[in-house]
Amino acid sequence: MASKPGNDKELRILRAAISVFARHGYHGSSISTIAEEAGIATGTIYLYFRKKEELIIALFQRFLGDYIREAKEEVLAVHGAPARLGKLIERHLRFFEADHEVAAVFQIHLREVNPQIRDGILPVLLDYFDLIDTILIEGKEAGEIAPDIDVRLARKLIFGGLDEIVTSWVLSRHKYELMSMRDGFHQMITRAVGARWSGFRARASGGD
Amino acid sequence: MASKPGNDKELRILRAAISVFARHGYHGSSISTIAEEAGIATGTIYLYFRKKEELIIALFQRFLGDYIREAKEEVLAVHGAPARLGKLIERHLRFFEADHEVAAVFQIHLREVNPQIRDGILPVLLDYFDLIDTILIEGKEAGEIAPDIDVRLARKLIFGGLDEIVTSWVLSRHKYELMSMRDGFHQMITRAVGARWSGFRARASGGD
Amino acid sequence: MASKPGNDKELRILRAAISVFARHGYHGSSISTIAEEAGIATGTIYLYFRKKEELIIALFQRFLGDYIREAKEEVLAVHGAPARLGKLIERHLRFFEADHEVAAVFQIHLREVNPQIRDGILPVLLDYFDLIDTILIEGKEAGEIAPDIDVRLARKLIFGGLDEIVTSWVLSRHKYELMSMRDGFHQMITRAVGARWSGFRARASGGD
Amino acid sequence: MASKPGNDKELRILRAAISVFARHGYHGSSISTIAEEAGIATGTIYLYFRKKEELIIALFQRFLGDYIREAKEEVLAVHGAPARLGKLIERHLRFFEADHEVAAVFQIHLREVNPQIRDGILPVLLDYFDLIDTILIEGKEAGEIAPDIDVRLARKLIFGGLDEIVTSWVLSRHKYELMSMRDGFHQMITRAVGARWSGFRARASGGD
DNA sequence: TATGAATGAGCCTTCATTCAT
DNA sequence: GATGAATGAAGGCTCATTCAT
Repeated sequence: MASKPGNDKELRILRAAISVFARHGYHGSSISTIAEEAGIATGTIYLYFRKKEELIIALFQRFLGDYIREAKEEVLAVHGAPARLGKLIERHLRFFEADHEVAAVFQIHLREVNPQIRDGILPVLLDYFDLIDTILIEGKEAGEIAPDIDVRLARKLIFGGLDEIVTSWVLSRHKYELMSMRDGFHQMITRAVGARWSGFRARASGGD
Repeated sequence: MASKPGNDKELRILRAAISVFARHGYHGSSISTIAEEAGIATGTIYLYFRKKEELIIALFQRFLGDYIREAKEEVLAVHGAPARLGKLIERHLRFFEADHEVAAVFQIHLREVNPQIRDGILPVLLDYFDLIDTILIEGKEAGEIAPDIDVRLARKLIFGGLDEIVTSWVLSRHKYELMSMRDGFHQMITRAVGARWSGFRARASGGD
Repeated sequence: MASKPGNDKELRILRAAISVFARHGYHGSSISTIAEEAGIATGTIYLYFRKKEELIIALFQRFLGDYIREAKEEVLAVHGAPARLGKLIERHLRFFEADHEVAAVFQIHLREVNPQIRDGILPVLLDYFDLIDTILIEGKEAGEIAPDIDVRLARKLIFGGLDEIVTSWVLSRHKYELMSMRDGFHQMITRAVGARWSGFRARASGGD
Repeated sequence: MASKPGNDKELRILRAAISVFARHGYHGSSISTIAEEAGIATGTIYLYFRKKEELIIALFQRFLGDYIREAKEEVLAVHGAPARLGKLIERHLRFFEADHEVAAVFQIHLREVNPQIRDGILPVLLDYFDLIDTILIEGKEAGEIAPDIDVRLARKLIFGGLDEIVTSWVLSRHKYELMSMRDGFHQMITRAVGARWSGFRARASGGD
């Protein structure tokens, strides 16, 4: 119930890894450097992670996993596909804008990755994809999204677009506020999927 | 007389690099392996590329550069933003579908790179971004694209969406035809940017 | 408790380096060979020396540095320039005669070095030059050395002569006893610098 | 009778080698770089020298050999050991002062050398040692040099002293005129070997 | 748990040398 | 003789991983 010292050290290692990866990239960072950054001995890392690859997987599960769980809860609490999409976009951009190191690591440095790592990462991402898919599917059912929309394709547009926006922002060295992209992007996405506010549409059409 | 032996060998090396990178990734591939794949001695590679990094940069410039030049010509030959976007999407998907190894390398394996490599790659990508921007800008001037569209943001949506589609397809191990995404994606993009066929708009504006 | 294992291993590496350099020269010796000679793994050398170049510099500082400190103390404990020169010559020859491998390395194998190495070595040598200069300067002040002697030039004669003697001896494969050169060389040097025993001079000046 | 083109090219290669060695050292210079400097193809060097090592040997034989032959003739044309020593010293210093690149190469860059090279170089040096020995032996016979002088030891003092003077001058980046060392050095050497001008002594002593 | 010295496989890169033209 | 592309062995150095303490 109190803080587990093991978990604490594990987190310290992960934070150190984020910081070192952000500066030198995954392949340019050594376990020793991460240990030094975490203020522990090199060997200690291996008490928490069996291989360097497991560090990345844990990074994804811990940082992205937490974000995705929160995002899912918050997004699904809202009603209506357009609002949900807006909330998703806002959370996505806010997550990365909140921590430049995390943004650099996930957008730039952990992209080339061997199959083993990918297998560890994929479930986390699939959760996120599921969330987007859910928004779209329920939106279609509610008539808020055009019926001819291919959900998986639309999800790729949404995720790919967000991903590209964040990546550009990182590469620009955060020259502008990431959040300033929110409304424009939301508008494009809602148009793309033919989204209509169901309440509004109901009132506007005067019937249904 | 016609064949330049130097160019021939350079191309052989690049093809071998693509093939080896596709299987083992950039950091997992050694120069010796690439040389072996190309059927030459290790040192020979250094007669054509001064560092391993230059190999990737050359890969981008050669393969993507050629594609982008062709795409630009072909896309701009078409008239009207919606048609141009359609052509762009078609060419993009066709390019990657044509060569699974090239797709794997560009979508998966060359994503984490050090700043030096990125500096060599960026100009090629910027050319592509320019092409998309041109379509959008000229489309706005022609009234084919909604005037409130932020060109750079829309470009990120288009590029990011395409990129994600290709990446998913590669990770799915080409389970479906990439080209089958074309029409659905084109439709979403045209909606997203509020694209109208100028001919249609002419009629519409005449009647409304 | 008393033995520092780190220092011990560092010394083992240096001894191994001396031995390997003596046989194959600096450029002809690989780090792996030195490690093998020291009975350790290749990478271990890099825990003690960051580059191959640092190995040589450490060699100089450790072996010559120690010798020079001892020589300085012992030489300056003696009084009178002629006796001091005698002591210097004796120590110099004794030092190299004591260890044929050290002699070979310093006289033959570490002569062509790049500027970086030279910068690391120079301070050690300058200490030695200082010692000789001190003998000469104090000798001049005491009237034991001819006043028209250029100290730096005389030092070059002394050091150059000693150096050549040792080099010849090494190249002759130690065919004769190095120490047998001592008296003849001492005599020539004292003549060269017009050295007079101050006691003698006292008598001489009293009578002449 | 006319210039042999083969010899001409051989000399061009040797000059190029001197120049490149002076800048990058022996081990830092590649055959290709020397070829480039000489304005010929890499392979061409191998038509004149079978191995890189032979280049050095030829360098010694050509440059030092020529100098030594001239020095021998000129020195022995003079009479009296003191004058001969003076001439030797003058020629030695003048030779190196005349060409900074040659000086750098012979004093600094060709010092660490494997046994094969040394075997090729030694004969050239032995010729020089012979010249010095001849001066001393004939000087002893003429009563111009102290009879207790060990000729080989004195030769080492002379050669070693000169060598050190030139090396210091090269390392100082030619901050002073090498020739300015001549008289001081000559004086010390004549004192060291107890040299007396036989003519002067004859006159001074009033007899023969 | 924690340490950090030690390991040794592996990789990029250089370059003397060869040889087909 | 001349060329210069090609060779491939060799070496410095890094770093993930282990293990005795």
